[in-house]
Amino acid sequence: MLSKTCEYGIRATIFIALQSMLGMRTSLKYIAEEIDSPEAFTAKILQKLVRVKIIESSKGMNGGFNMSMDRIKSTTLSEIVYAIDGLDISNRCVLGLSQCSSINPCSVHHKFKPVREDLIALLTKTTVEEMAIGIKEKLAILR
Amino acid sequence: MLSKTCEYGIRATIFIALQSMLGMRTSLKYIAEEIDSPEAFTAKILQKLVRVKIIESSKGMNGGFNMSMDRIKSTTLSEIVYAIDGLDISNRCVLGLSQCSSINPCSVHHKFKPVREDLIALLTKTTVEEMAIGIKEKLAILR
DNA sequence: TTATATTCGGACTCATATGTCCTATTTTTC
DNA sequence: GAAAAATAGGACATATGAGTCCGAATATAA
Repeated sequence: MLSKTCEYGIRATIFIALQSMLGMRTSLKYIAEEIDSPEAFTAKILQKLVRVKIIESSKGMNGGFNMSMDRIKSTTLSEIVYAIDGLDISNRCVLGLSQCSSINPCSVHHKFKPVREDLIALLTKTTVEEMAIGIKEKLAILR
Repeated sequence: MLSKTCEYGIRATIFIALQSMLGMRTSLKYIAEEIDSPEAFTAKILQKLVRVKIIESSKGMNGGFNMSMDRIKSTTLSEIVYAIDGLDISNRCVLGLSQCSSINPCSVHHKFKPVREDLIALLTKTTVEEMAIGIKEKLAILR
């Protein structure tokens, strides 16, 4: 469904949001520990999320990653997924046909359409804030 | 969503079913041409589908692949997907957490559950026959 | 200003998915 | 029985995803 890179990216973002909600900046090392991900690899993913401005970073002592309350509220799961995995999850034909479309459908196109629409709705409507709150209230896990 | 291997496998199965419905056995070469897939790679995939008895093969002149009417009617998309890609599509946590479950959910587990259930329902309810008929009646494409 | 703690970014390694090639085996036809 | 046409299967090759390493840049604190 999602690449591992994307899974790590989402988990890291949720954790950064959580810490930011407590007014804290978080170091890569701590993030990797808390979400149980390889540190150096996570660094690469966070770089990408910084470039698309989903999260912010600062170098040097007491540096680390953080997220503005604005971003926490406005950023959706879809933005993270698209930034890391691209648009395939929304666009790619289930059978891999490049020409597949509503007027030129593959054998499962119409059946699959509502499922895909629900998936896209889920991605575009779920905010980072929502996901972070689940963790904060200990209703959900992050590792 | 699905691996390319799986996409080729499904398309090949649909085409073999179509030909079988016309009483014909189909060669690898023809299959690969018709579904626009790499021939040698498709051979590997078909081997796997033969082993799990979704399709049948026969060697020698006039050999090739075919599918019994029984199989065409009873085989579902899920069987092909599970045979090639395994159970990840039904089981893997969206955020990649090995411990994620209903009682120990990740941040999107509950939201994602109905979408996943719809997806699984689609896979387990769509038969090869259905998919083949779409092609036969020229309501759907295969390449 | 120097030591230290941090991110940045390029080059590299490793694993897995994707794809190819060649020979063996089987079956049919002549 | 020999030739031809097909699948089977192992070994190999290539591309992509996943992950590591290390030096450079930057910021803070003593």
